[in-house]
Amino acid sequence: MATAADEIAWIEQFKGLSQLAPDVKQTLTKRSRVTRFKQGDTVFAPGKTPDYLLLLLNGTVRVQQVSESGREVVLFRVRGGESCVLTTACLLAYEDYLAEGIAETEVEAVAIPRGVFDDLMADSDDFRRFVFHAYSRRIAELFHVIEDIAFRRLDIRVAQKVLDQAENGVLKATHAQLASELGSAREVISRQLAEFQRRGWISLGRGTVQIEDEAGLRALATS
Amino acid sequence: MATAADEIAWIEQFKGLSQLAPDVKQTLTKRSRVTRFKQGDTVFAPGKTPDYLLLLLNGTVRVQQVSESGREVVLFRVRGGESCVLTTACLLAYEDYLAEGIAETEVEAVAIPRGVFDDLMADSDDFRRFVFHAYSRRIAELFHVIEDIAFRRLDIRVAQKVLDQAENGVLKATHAQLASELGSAREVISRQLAEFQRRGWISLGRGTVQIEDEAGLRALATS
DNA sequence: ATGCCTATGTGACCAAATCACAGAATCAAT
DNA sequence: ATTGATTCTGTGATTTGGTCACATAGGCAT
Repeated sequence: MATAADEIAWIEQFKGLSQLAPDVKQTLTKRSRVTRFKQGDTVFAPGKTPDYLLLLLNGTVRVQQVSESGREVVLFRVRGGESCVLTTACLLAYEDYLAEGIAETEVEAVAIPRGVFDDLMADSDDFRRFVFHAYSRRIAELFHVIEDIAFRRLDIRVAQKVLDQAENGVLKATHAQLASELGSAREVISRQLAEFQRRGWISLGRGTVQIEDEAGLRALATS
Repeated sequence: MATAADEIAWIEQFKGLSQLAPDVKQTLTKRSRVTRFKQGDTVFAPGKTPDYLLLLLNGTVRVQQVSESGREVVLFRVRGGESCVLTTACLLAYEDYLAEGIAETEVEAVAIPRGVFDDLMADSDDFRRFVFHAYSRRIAELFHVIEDIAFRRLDIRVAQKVLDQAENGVLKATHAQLASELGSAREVISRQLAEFQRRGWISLGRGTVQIEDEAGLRALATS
């Protein structure tokens, strides 16, 4: 898949980087390297604090928090392409957090050493904006997660999730996965979905949710 | 309280800033100004997106989220002195968030225009580190809030809160305030506190919680 | 006193999480 | 194809937490 050309051209994918001065671009491409993760790989986790910063090129990394009791909440996802700084180093530099990053798909990323990152921040307005934008986005997403968990009814959130994640009216996910997306418990999700099925909005299979009445779901989701 | 000397010397309060080159320092002091907020003032809120950045000198700003139904969660506090960038501009630049900042005490802050902030980020390693540290701290705090709300039992959190916030064994706060600190509801907190009182751990008064058996509380808090 | 406002107490009810299982579906290996 | 192992789903019982609708009580101003 990856050719030598890819290794040079990745920088053009980022609006914030493509206008850099040629010499800066060159240090950047020379001193960083493209790494890959397989689906399911742990990109970062409590304990290991990497000293580089990742820019995602392709794929999705799910960032989640795990409780002692084993329950999970998905905090946000980082996707390749747009605003996609995986703020491992910076983010995790601070005390004992409890979040891990899992590659949800095949992932391609550029690993930028700490020092190069610093230089970039110093040299490029665009890069700074880029990074801050990413940070702000993360914080906004965390705000959203808190609002959801603290304030919103679960049935509504389940309905929204099903609508959001479904492709062509089908959602491929286990109840346990949905529970972790929503910071809830598996049994609770099972019961919610069973209720939706009773109402004729969906039909259930092992690992799949088939939407039968989108309007019904949507009416709940937006109430 | 504030003298002309204060206006010049504030910059020395910040480890990250005191080593700046003299000329940078000068632009900074010249192009920023010290503002004050009275206790209870709204420092920032949804809707108004200020185009300056605040560095807190003294006082405390409480950042909280409010739901449509009126329930609140305290997300974190920003305090003067140490890592204290009130990331209004950057943070709030992003889409529709729902957080507001309230001055909990008299607050003194330096308002830095967006452009000066950019220059500083470009010119000073220390300032960059300073800002990133603040960001990381916020994100870590938000992680912590999520963990608490999603995973921890409320009785434990109430006990911790009482222990944390009490001064000389007394906590001055209404049940409603505690509920908002913990993202819960007033009645629930009232009942928890009543239970603690039955167990002889605390005694209650209007607006106050008096700790009677710290060991008892602590045993619950750390379990 | 008389209100008025804020803080707290309480019962009934609902929503969600937890616990402890049972039963199905799927897959690998024999 | 049968056997096990594993993963996914269903379900009742119980507990915890949130919501609603009030009642009561303390402080404060007039």
